[in-house]
Amino acid sequence: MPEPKYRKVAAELRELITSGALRVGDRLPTEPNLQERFGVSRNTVRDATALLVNEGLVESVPGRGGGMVVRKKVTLTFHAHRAEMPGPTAETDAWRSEVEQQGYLASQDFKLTIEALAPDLADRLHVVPDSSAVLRQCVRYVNGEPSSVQNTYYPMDLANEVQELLSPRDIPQGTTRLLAERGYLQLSYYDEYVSRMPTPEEASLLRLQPGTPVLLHIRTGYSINRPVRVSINVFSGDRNRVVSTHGDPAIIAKFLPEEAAE
Amino acid sequence: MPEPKYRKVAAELRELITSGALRVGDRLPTEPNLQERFGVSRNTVRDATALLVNEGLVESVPGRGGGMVVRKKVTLTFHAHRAEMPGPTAETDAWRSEVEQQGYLASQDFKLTIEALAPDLADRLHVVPDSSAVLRQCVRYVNGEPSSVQNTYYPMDLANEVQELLSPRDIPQGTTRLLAERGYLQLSYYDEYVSRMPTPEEASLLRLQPGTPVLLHIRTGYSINRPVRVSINVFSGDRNRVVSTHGDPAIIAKFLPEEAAE
DNA sequence: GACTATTTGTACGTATGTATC
DNA sequence: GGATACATACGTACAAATAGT
Repeated sequence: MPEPKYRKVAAELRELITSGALRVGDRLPTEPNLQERFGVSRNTVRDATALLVNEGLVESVPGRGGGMVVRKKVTLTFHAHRAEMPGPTAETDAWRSEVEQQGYLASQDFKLTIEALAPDLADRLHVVPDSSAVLRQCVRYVNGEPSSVQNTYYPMDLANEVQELLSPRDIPQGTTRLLAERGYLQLSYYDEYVSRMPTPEEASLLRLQPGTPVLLHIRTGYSINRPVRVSINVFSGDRNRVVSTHGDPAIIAKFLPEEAAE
Repeated sequence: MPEPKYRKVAAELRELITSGALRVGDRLPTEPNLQERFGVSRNTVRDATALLVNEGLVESVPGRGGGMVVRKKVTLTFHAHRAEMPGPTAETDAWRSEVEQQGYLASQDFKLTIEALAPDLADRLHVVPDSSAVLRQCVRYVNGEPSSVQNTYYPMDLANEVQELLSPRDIPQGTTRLLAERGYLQLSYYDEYVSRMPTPEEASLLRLQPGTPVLLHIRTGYSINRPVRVSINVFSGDRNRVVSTHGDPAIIAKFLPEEAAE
């Protein structure tokens, strides 16, 4: 069997979506309908739609008015270069103003814990594994829907020096500015980007549909003489894009892409 | 049925992997084995392993010595800030030297075509949709395995001025340097990062296992007065990580994370 | 609120095919 | 070839979620 039936069915349905015959929000034909149209069993139809679900093209909505619905694409843009830079822009929270500027409603859940650092995080902060760190976690919601999680780790000795980092509330002027005031101006940073499938915890926290990867943005921030923090942003892949600019902002602004989907 | 059987089976198997009881390259118990251990049917076992496959945790290896094998994590690091900067570093091809520096074997397949620009690409290049562009495509292999694809688009008028861009071969000094020599020094760029599931074309080109997302790095390069090109890098998510630095490179180098997995 | 129809989800059984050792 | 492992494909039954009456 060179080309399995369920793949043929999936290919035809995929074509309907990519060609534009079915648009975002439209429903695929129902399972009994597809059984008849392709002359295959229900399980085979389900194997086909499962493929599309795992490709992130459709999601299932159970119940009578439901079905397999074509999913929408990326909407929110996160500007990595605007975040955390101690400039006049970073008034309260860089993320919040980003979101509101794009016309959405922003809200966050904040949580503070003390954690033992995993080896890879300890490596980034240049401390020994298992040493303590302050974890300031933000779960971020756009229009009430969870959109991303930010976990920022500060080495314990730094938190002892800058006690406000232990405050279990939002820091009004922002942590970057706070640290700058205390002599830890974040002059440089190291950004890493990774794409992977979510852990079950991430999937439930961000309410991710099957077939949705996450985009990780890991930023290690340095003052003049030490790593100051490492910040892990976990973005729901279907709703977020991260952008960053280099060079002369004026030139870029003049030709800034606006539509931008891909 | 609050917690379906297949999810329970998947959860136990996942725990074996994340806890370290099963390591990269190890095999899960076989299907008949799991049927007996959990007292479920074969189809239920398969529903469970399908979940893990789509989470990118395991892949199936057919045949007798095969089975469901625990997959490995990210290895190759792509330095976005080193690529395409007209400095002493960018001798021949930035990517090739990156890979070889990390101890792997690099090779690429190059292809040149003329394309009509899709709206989102035209937008980035600040030309009207459907206008022509030169597409220089590189399929990149690490140790013989496909790892990423780079599609770089140049506006047609630019290619007419810099005819070497139409050469269907690698450009020895690199396109960035070539353009710089002709008065199009790329001073600024706009980077976008997106995580999504691959299209079937990408999956077959990069030989992606099910459950593997891709990481898109879209770079729009600007000279002093115009967009010069847009470059779309499609990375296999399970094998690549993109990094970028800002600020003083010397400070970062002093504390550079090396292990770094996540 | 109760009931019904529709649609997807879970779970089982069975048979046969394909790939690899 | 034979044994082992996953892949495809069919059938069946009942459960759960949702929309409309």
